Amino acid sequence: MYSIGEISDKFNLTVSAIRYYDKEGLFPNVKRKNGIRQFDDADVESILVIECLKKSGMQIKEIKQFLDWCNEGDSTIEKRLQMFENQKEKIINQIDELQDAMNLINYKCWYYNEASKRGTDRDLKNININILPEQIKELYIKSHNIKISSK
Amino acid sequence: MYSIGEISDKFNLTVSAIRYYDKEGLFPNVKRKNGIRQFDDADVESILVIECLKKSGMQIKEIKQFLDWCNEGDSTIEKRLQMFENQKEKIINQIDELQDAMNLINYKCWYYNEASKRGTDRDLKNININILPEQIKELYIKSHNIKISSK
DNA sequence: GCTTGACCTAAACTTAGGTTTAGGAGCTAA
DNA sequence: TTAGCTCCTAAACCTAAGTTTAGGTCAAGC
Repeated sequence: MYSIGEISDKFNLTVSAIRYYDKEGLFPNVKRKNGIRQFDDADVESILVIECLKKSGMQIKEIKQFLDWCNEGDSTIEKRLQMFENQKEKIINQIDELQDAMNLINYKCWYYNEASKRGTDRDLKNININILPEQIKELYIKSHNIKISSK
Repeated sequence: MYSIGEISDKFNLTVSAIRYYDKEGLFPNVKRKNGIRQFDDADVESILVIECLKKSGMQIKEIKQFLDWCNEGDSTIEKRLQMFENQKEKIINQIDELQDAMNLINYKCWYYNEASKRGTDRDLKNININILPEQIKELYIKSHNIKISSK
């Protein structure tokens, strides 16, 4: 059994945030003794899942839906499966977006490194991309072309 | 020259969102004709950068800071370089977090697929992880152990 | 016996990133 | 000439995910 303070330390969440999650229905089965919350291993497992789903961009409400389905029993297994399949898709898309962002950032890192060496970016601003090193040229094209030309 | 509506279509942003960005100072140099905004290629390049930095989780205020530095000229090159280096780190961390989330999600997908086949997750709830297929066992350990034991 | 610290609730407040609304201008096609 | 677009501003409104505040209980240690 863990107090709210212990859970707070263990998961690096504020006590208020945990109370807020409880208020939003994320611990429908948490026990109490004299009004004081007592988290058990099942609750810890819940928090693990909650944290993971949060990291993957899921909202509190959707997470609550999942936990409600868990409490409803076997009749909701398909829904839960579907939810995780969808979330998997979303994570893949998010990683793709971050990769795209990374291409532009990497180009900018090269650009400002170059500018830093020269003390100015005067001659870099309108540089002909064909004279860039092949690797940098590729980053430039990936981060500039794809999005504009796909319209 | 592009109207706000054209930019909206091109980047799949609402007209109000673009006006909001302008209000927040993200287009310090946008031209106007009879009060109507006229975006040029430099503005389009800005929006490309804005979209990318937003996707990577940067706030509007920070993006504005960057654009302000651009307008200040060569004296801020080091700051801009540093900003992109930092943002690169942040993207790497975000991808790592998503990978962690993916491990748990993949485990859950296996779990609910199995439950779906059986029609219940009764016997899965307290399964001994050692009898899981090696691949699934690994996912389980990655998504459960690392975070708890690292405390 | 009193203070300190961990716990509790309810309700107000905060912040970011927009959206919505209200009111108005200017072009154009029927 | 009037309806329908696209544009404009200012200001109010919205939502999620907490945080903060105010007021209170209870046990432990000095």
